[in-house]
Amino acid sequence: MTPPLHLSLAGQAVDVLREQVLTGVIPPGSRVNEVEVAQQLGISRGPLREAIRHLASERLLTLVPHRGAFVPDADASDVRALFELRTALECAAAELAASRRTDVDLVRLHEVCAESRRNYKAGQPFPYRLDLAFHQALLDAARSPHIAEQVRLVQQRVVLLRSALEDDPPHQHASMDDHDELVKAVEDGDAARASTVMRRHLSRVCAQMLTSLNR
Amino acid sequence: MTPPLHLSLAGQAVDVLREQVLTGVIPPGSRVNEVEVAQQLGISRGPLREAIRHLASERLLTLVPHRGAFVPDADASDVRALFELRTALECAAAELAASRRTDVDLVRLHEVCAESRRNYKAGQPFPYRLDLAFHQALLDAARSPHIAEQVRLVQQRVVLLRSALEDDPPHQHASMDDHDELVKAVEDGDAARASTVMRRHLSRVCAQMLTSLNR
DNA sequence: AAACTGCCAACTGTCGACAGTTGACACGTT
DNA sequence: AACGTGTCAACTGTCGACAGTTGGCAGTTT
Repeated sequence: MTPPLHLSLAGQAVDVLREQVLTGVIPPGSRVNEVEVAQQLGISRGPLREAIRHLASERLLTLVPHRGAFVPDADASDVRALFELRTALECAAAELAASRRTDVDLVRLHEVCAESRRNYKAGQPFPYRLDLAFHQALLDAARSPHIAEQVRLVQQRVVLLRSALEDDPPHQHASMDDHDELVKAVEDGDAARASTVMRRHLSRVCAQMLTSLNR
Repeated sequence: MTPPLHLSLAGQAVDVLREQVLTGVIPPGSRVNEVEVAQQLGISRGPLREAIRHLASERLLTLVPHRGAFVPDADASDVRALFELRTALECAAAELAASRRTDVDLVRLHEVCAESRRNYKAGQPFPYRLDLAFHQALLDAARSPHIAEQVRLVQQRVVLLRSALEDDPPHQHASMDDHDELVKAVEDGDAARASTVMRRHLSRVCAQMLTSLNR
């Protein structure tokens, strides 16, 4: 059936396009041809346009009048500016988490950290999936929906900039240490320390991304 | 001429609609009828839909599938959650401003504060315009475009919630004192203090909005 | 050969019309 | 009278077509 089965065509197009942009199927710098992609998705240009505008509002696409939508590509100064925003948001989230966390939040946080350690000791690289899970668990503990939403958007943009998923062992080890320390601070209800550790953690991640950009 | 003279029809519609939503021409809780508003603006539903989706991405409208777009109305818990986000962003901006401000930034900040004082002493209420100008000047000094952009969006949502523009003299006086103190901290390059003062300031503003909501 | 001019194809911006869904009202039932 | 059911108008979701703009290419000039 043509009618919205469970989600509007525009909504489905958003999901598909976002996936394709984030995974690099549509590479940075390239352009999104409306008629071509519309045919490809089996929908008309109307819903696709809405999807494109939506992704543009998430900064996953850049709109140029009369030229179309482009996938933005990384730039060192952009990375730094983006991480300023991310730091502001996640440090606040860390503080809130320290003062609002419940026992179930702590269980979840410990769980994610433990899985990361197990994974690492088994010789596996620290998957980005688990990093995301950790930050998500922290956001849940912060109980600030608006901050959580913004962090989600920023993280997406960070993913977009991750040209290559880095698996630098020393960096991963330090990240896991940061996570553990963060959990301790949250567990102790030490908001100031949680914020400080988060800031250091993100600063490390940012630096890592910058070096991987210069290669 | 029908062609985009200087901005697309959708872009113009965004500006007009945003104005109407923020000034209460379209009151909170009401619905935006696509055909009606389209005729009213002299455009077709296509560009208007794009405009509506755009404003929805700014959270100035709420989309309900198959029902349309609604102007969200205030809720005490929403206000608190929104101010958590605003606090996170503006405290970070205050810190950055303290470490990055130039002399011209300081001149501009003093200027705005002085105009507020003059205005106040002349018996005029503290206009929201000047409050915005102050926060804007601070953001300029912070030099973090992404944070500035997010603050702009959050401030818009705050305006949307301002059912009645409050002119409570004690509150206004306290706000101006906060601003002055903030400028001092920024001038001294004291990031920690700038952040603290900003937090206190926003907490005061938030409280003021909450009390004005319960009336 | 370099620069300028005029044309052209490709694409976006916009429109009007059709199809499907939603909420409400009227009617009938218990 | 309260409740459930069927119908309907209003509106959103979607589509295909037209109009206007953009960047590039060919041809010409200096």
